Amino acid sequence: MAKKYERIADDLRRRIQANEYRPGDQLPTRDQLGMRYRTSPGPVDEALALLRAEGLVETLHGKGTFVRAARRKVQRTPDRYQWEKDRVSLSEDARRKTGAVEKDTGLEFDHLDFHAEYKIEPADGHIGDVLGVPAGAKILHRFYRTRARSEDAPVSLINSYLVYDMISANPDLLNADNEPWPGGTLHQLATVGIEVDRIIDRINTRPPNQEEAYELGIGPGVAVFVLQKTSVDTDGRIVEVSEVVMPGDRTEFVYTTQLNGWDSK
Amino acid sequence: MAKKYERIADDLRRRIQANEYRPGDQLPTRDQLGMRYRTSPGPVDEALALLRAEGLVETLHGKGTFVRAARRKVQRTPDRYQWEKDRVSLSEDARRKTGAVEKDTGLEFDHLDFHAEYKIEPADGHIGDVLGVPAGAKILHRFYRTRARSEDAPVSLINSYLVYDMISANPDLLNADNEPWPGGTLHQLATVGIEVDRIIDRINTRPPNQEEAYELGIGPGVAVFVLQKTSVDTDGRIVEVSEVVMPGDRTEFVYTTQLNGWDSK
DNA sequence: GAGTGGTCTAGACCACTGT
DNA sequence: CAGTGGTCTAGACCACTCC
Repeated sequence: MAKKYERIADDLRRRIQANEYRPGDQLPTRDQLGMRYRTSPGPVDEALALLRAEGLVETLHGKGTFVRAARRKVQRTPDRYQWEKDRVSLSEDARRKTGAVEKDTGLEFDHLDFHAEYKIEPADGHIGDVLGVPAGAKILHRFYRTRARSEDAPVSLINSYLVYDMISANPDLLNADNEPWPGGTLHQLATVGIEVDRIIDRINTRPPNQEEAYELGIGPGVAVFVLQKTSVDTDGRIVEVSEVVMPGDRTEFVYTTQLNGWDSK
Repeated sequence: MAKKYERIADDLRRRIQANEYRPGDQLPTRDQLGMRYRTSPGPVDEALALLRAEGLVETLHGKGTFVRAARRKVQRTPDRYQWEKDRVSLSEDARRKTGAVEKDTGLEFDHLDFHAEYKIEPADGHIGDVLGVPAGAKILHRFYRTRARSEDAPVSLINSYLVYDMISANPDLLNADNEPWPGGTLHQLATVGIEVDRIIDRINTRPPNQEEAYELGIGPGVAVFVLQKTSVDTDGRIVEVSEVVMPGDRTEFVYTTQLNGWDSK
């Protein structure tokens, strides 16, 4: 016999796909499911945990478990990097008009909650390594959180690290009150003469910690993407590293690789 | 008070990171942990499930739970695509020498288990959509599994879809016995005059199904990456779509974006 | 307050591994 | 066989939401 919690999960999954339960509908309560499948709460909970990890349902404590609307995934492509760089040379007004987050989500700025914190701290081993500076070097550590005010829109948590000595020439860059900075990090770096030449994306996946699960509005079983973004300037120096945490069930990365033709060789 | 299973997980995580338990060591048994933390089996199991999802430990049924060696992640970059395309024009001997899998893993071919299955079938809705053909169109569906024979090396499961009419001119392409084909899919397509112009990678993450967890040697809590790779030829036709499933705890994607200079505009 | 899910207890039995 | 983890039982109490 198959495991009970898998049979329950399979049955509920089938019913959801057959539209017996529609997006927004509440599933039967734990006790009702326990009756239906003749089992104790344990297997029911485990089955629902599976469906949550798949992003099929979402549970609101004290309210119930609901079928999630198949949510369009937010696509993240590296096109945004060139787009951001091109914006650097625009007027402040033009830069202010729309930010990178709006470009991703299609949401207006008014519907976004934006939060930024700055801290100056010594590099720990890990950050020192990825920034290419010795541990203990002075680092500007910036933390960003964007949250959409409307119901289930995307969120991301960003930790960004800059080498203090590279950017301290412009004191405005050290003050979180200047966020959101029109034109973003690429423009901030431009104010101290840094031109970013290439950006390296490293993509990993792992389970969220408790805070991430809360902030991103996902269950503890839903994996997150961690994008480590390294910006290298025209002199080959690493000028920024940021770690972006995104919900795995609402995010898709898209990269296009253009190949050289057979003739062109 | 924090949740009990989290306190257990945190404590064990701390002890592992402090090297109290070293890679390969067996953790105390469930009963012993139950004694140590004065709890019933439930919370202990849940704590270990967390650590498994993080890739920190691995459990062998009937044997015990062991600290996993911090495994070097396999990096996957799109450089391989140009490398594969360049190999198409080499001699069969040169192509035979090393395949793409070996390039990724650094392992010799002798240490890899390779398995291929071919099936000709009508496109279902999903595959028809991504291939850009009507549902029901004749499709060559190929399934590949590569498994490293040595202890904990990487594995991937690949489903590849080709439009039958595009490749049937070369009957060798319809026979799984010709796998592994020296030079891979790009060379196979070249034999029927198809030149791939660009490749689009779409990266998602989700929990594994039972079969994937077994084949990839991961617990059900470890997320997998799903890479959907779309190959477009020089005429703009979609010529292949493949879905590659890789273990999330042993894989890292790396993409570099070169930006246009400020001058060059 | 009643209704919901989240966590835990203290067992039990089963499946798998080694001897 | 004994030792391990996997699953389940039948409760219990707590935290949260809504009325």
